[in-house]
Amino acid sequence: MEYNHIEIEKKWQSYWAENKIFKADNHSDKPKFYILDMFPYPSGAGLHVGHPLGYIASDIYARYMRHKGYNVLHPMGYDAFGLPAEQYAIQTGTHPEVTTIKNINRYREQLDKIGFSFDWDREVRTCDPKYYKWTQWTFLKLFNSWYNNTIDKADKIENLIAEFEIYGNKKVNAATTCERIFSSNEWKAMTEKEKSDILMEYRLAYLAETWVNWCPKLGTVLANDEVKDGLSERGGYPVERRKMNQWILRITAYAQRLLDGLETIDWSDSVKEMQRNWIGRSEGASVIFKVDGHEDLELEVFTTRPDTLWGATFMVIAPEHDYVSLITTPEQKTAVDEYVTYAKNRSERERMSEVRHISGVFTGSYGINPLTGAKIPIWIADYVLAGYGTGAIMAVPAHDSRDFAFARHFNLPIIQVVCGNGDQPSDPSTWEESYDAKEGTMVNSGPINGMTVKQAIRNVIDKIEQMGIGHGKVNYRLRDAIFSRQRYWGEPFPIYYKDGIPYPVSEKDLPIELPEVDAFLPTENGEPPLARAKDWTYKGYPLETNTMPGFAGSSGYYLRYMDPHNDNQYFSRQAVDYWRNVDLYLGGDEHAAGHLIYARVWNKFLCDLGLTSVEEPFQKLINQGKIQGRSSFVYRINGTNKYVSYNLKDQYETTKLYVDINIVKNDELDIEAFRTHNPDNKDAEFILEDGKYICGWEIEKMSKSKYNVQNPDDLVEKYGADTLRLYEMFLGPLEASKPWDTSGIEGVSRFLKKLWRLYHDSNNKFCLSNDKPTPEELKVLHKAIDKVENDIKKFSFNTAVSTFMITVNDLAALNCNKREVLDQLTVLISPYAPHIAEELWSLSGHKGSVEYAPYPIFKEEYTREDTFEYPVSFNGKVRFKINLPVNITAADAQKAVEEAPEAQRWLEGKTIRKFIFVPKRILNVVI
RNA sequence: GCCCGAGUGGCGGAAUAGGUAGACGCGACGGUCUCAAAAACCGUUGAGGUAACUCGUGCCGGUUCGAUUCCGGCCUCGGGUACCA
Repeated sequence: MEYNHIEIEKKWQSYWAENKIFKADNHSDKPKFYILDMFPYPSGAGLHVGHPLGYIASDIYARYMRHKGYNVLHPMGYDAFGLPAEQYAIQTGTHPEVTTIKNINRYREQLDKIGFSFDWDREVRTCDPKYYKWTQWTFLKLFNSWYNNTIDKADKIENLIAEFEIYGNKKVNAATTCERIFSSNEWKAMTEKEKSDILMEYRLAYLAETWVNWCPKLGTVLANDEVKDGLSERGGYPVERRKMNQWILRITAYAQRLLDGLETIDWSDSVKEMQRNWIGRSEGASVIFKVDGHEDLELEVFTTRPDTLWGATFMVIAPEHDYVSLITTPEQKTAVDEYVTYAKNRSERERMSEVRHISGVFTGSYGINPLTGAKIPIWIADYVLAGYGTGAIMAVPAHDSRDFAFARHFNLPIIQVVCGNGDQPSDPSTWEESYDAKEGTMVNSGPINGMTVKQAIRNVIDKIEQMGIGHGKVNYRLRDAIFSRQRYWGEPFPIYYKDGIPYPVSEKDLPIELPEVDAFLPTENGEPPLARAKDWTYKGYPLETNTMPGFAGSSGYYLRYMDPHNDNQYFSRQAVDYWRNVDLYLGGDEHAAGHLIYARVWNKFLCDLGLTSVEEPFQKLINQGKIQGRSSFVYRINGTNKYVSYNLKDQYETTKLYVDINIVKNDELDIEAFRTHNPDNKDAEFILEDGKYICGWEIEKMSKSKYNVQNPDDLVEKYGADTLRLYEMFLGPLEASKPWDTSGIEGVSRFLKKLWRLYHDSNNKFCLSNDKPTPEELKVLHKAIDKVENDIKKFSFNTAVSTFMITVNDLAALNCNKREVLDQLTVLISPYAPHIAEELWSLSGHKGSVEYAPYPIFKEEYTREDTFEYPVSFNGKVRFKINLPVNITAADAQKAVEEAPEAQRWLEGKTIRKFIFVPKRILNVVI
């Protein structure tokens, strides 16, 4: 036995744990570096090879930064509230906490084997009352805050009340849905309930009615994802849109700051772009249309194109719009009711993805264009969403593609009001598509004819503001975040109800712990599971029975790591002043919009309260890709117990069957294992090709039922943690999604053995030379130092592993086992393969861990070259190579090329039109 | 539908700044060592062609002396789409 990974890894893992090598100190003179992974949800299937991908990358970076002299905070914890444990509880009666803790322990065991440098003393779990105390605490702060637009910050609700007491709300500039203006006397005269209702419209955590997908049979609300064709995915029961009272976070108050903050952080352009689109800022105007025959009704629409008001030929309101029942005429009632029912059964997702299927129905009523006085029909259609803008639009078919398609489908008039630059107005009935560009000149628009689009927008906004029928408005696509879930396994709200009015629980009574229930299902009358709890009260009053969503606990966990054992505060001033924010955050890009928006709002809010030091929680973000499964298949000839190899299967009628990837190696089936694996296969026969049974394969999601889940334990046992770490990095670029395939792992394993053998003789005895390295050896070493450090800075770990392989090959070829080379190589490699690095470091006589050894410094003089082989290309076609000094000038290079024998025959009788010289690159000659 | 990505040999992938396409690894083939095997080591390996050379980075087009890289239009796949985590 040569390189014994089992012994080495066990030895160093216990050394790290016993000596608390990775403990981060809140008091240090060193510069800090906070590197964080998105914490996992501990699922029942255990850790699979996809999880460690990001953790290995962050671990490499954390260890690198320790070598670089930073005080590194690198914690890990668990996002432990979630649906799967609750579903399992519903099915089996096992308390979600039991399942969750069991899964956490399993995760921990698996994580430990891979040799991560986490500071486990700082572990957090979102389901731990000591942790969710602070989630509830933050909720109370949100409940007791409003957004003051004047100071552009969250402000205490007491300040708002004080303002109401003195001036009423007329001078208040807040993020609010409250449209009512009241005086201080009116405020004082209000009942407790009225005051509470008014304040709800200002609070950052508020209670309001929203549309949800309700499944009466299951008694729960469903995600859009869980609704297919109007039926619940689970059970196939009917689902309908229904209004429900829910807790909501007023994150839209932060929309502009979320946009502005993107400029200050180091995230990829694509994620920033996704966030910008998610926030969806659009400038336009809110315009009020009267409804013909309903003098009391004002139908407010938002449009980004107020300039096109003269081209509005109809209006569309969402099927859920409050006015539907008010304006539908008796003749249209049947059709409208039918349509509303139809739309009710479709989730927003379905409605958005089926825009090609145009549907809608006329209400029978007409809106009055406030500028032209024209009467235009009001339709209902599901392409208008209740949740965006005002749920009503003015349709300008000539200049909006969806309106255009709708108008064509229902034969509604189309009026051109914008004419492209240099074009003549034309008959829209001949158009194939609408003219959506915000460029051109106004036509058919009365007083604004001849204006540019830009001028017209300004002009119309001024006009409607003067007339009091609308105003310029910035609209965001971002919606307030619904914060209620009708589930058991989540944080209870610290809210109780007295006379139907919600009140906050006193801070000193936190946490409000999850109660025991007899079942994890909704009650018979559709109340959430917490309604089953005995004595679910506070001071004798009923407590809120909803729980918080998954993102509650994950929105501020990075702050708790800074000071995880503090029972008096979320985190101490000292801790947050020292650690400030996360320097490097790693996680999947599936969180680009959701989690990363919520966490940013959470942090900004705490920053407004003066609790955190920096507005943006995550300075740099890296998204690692997903690891997909690679399923293997065997092909059974129908009606037999005979299996035919992949390339011969077309000659037979076969059935494709999943086969466990653990008995397939490089697509070759282990026939013996196949026979013993399942008694049914004991007598299986095989039709082989070249003496082998070759399996088919497909890239799919990793899942138990596809027999393609690779958990890391088996690989760690077989090849060692260092091999797994290197291999996962070697698999491809960190940010790319890639299928898991173990066929290359041998190569990495060979590399480590080769490294080991470089410093061990044939008897596995450590041998090291104290001689000075030769210039050639130093060149190999320093090329590696240069390349690997550049790769680490670019998070290009796959190429770094390639460099290690090349380096060790080169050193082996030179027979180099010099101490000076080993010591530097050990430090260089230790972030990637820490166990073998520790072992070699200790063998070469060092005391203590390699972890804090200074990182090797690249010296260019060892790698500098005198000459360089320049490829020369004539007209981009003929090529040859020419050896020239590195520091050559363009003129000398041209001369050397002209004189080169290879060039002579190409240059004969021709002149050089262009000579392109790029130092240390190709020389290009155009003749 | 909308938003964000990605498509390069048999496979995973490499290619500072637009400059020798295919580094490194796997697999395959050939060889050394061995009684044999394993391990290890050496060589070949994009396609076509004896060769000079030609063709090749999802498809079509453009810019350029030169495009995997930049621009326009598609196709396919992956992620997100607000209650999966």
